[in-house]
Amino acid sequence: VTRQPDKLEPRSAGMLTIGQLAEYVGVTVRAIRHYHQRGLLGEPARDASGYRRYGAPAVLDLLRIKTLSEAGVPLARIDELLAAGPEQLAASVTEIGAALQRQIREPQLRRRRIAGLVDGERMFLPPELVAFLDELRAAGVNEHTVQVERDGWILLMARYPQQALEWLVHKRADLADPEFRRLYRGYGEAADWDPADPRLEQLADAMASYVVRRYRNEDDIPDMKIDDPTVAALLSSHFGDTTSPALERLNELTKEKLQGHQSHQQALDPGSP
Amino acid sequence: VTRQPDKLEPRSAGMLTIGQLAEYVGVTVRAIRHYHQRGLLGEPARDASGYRRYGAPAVLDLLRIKTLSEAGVPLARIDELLAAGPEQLAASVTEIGAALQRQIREPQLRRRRIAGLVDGERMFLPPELVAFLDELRAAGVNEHTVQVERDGWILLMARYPQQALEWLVHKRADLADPEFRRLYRGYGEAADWDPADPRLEQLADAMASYVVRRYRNEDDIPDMKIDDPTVAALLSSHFGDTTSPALERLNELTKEKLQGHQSHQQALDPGSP
DNA sequence: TTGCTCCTCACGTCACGTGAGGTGGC
DNA sequence: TTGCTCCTCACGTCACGTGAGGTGGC
Repeated sequence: VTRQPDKLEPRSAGMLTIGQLAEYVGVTVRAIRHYHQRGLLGEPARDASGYRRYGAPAVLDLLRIKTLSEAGVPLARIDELLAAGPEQLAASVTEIGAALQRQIREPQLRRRRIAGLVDGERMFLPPELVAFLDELRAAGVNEHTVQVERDGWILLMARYPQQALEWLVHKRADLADPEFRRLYRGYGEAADWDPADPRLEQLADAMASYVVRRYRNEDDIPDMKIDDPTVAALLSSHFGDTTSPALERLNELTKEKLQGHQSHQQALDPGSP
Repeated sequence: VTRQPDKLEPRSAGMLTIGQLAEYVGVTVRAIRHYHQRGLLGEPARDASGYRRYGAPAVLDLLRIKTLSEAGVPLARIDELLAAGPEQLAASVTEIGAALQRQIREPQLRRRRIAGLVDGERMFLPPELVAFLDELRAAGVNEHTVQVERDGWILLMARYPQQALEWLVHKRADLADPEFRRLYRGYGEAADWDPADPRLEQLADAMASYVVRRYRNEDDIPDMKIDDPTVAALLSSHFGDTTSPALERLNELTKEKLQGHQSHQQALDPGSP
């Protein structure tokens, strides 16, 4: 091949400029300069104008860096890997591959969560709680009460995830009983009554007899490992906001009816809306 | 429910601390503070000690932020989305979902590329070039010459991706001819000969007659849209490094033999190793 | 009392992005 | 000559991480 006369400098002829290298490999010019600065990619020779001129090996080096970087490998580690030689690199490839494998399924999970953003409740709350809230609605409980329950359970679950779930099982079992559903709705309506309303007496009677029947068997009493004052305070402060004089009176009456049933009283607390 | 005496402040009882919120939702405490600073998450009320106290709505808000953030949505856009209300959010969910869909296949591609890091050549170079290099090796071309060819083609492809591919098709067609393969190997060996070696004359004869035969048909002449001086300079500078006095003499001889076949001479240039 | 959590600055980090001001190539 | 590419600082950005120095909760 005969040398042809042209304007290119002999040593830099055919060599790529930083822009050509960047476009071919698919990275930005600034990224390449950054890799030089970090020592990831060796500085190439300059041409007469002070421009960097790259040969074919730089293309392959940069492709390696790009591939590892896109795989989520930090630049500092890429530096080590490339310096350590192929045997070290081969070992890490397995590890990096496994990390990528894990990444494959994550976007799928996120997609479902994103889709559920609009009615966030169903997607973000534990399924047991979602089911419980649906059961409350099905039982005719008004939406405001459902929201109050929801928020109470969220707080409870945040602080005592394990215990709250066990507790929830009992609540759902209660709710399966038509008698309890009637009582629950009754409490909801009673909130607006006069504290002197005679119907409160009836409700308290009904609740007391329900509790006695329900917790006849000791095994049915939920095992609370949480210190009671904390839970009581949590619940009272939360539901306290919506407590009406009628409901306070109702709880007093129910408590009286349950005198002599110490264990039952404990079981009642979380149950009363 | 009766208020029980306890140490918790009435207004903050049951409310979550920033640490509890962070652990339950699965983000760092610092991330939550960052979201407050960015205005993404409203600052909650403080308790008597100046600690932030969070209610259930904050749990759901933070879960929404976390979900969107993990999906790759920038915090600035999350802010807009949450402020815009559910109808705007629903519209964006489709778009974000599509972006995630695209992300699902990427790690799989990257996994294959990572696996190929060790013998980078096969994974990073265009398959046509990899095939060509394999054909060279199969033809008995020595590894050094293969590397020189490889680097030359990489540079060529980086600068003229389309043209280089067309050109490569012709080179591979040449290499399919046993005659050309012999010639190619001959050039490889001739590099070490004395420029006065009489065998050069024979080789030049053989190459000239091959070129005349090969490019008898005008359609077979590759259509070079690249300005010749540039390409010639590119190739000469690249292969010039390895050019021996014998090869220079060989090229001169071949050129002489081809006098009067102007078009053939052009076809020869890229063909000579 | 000790260790853990919380608080507020405020600087650091990672992988570049983005001008700022200037020169060379076609 | 004009527009495009290249050069070197050097500060900006994004989403937090990480002490620094101090106080409150169990």
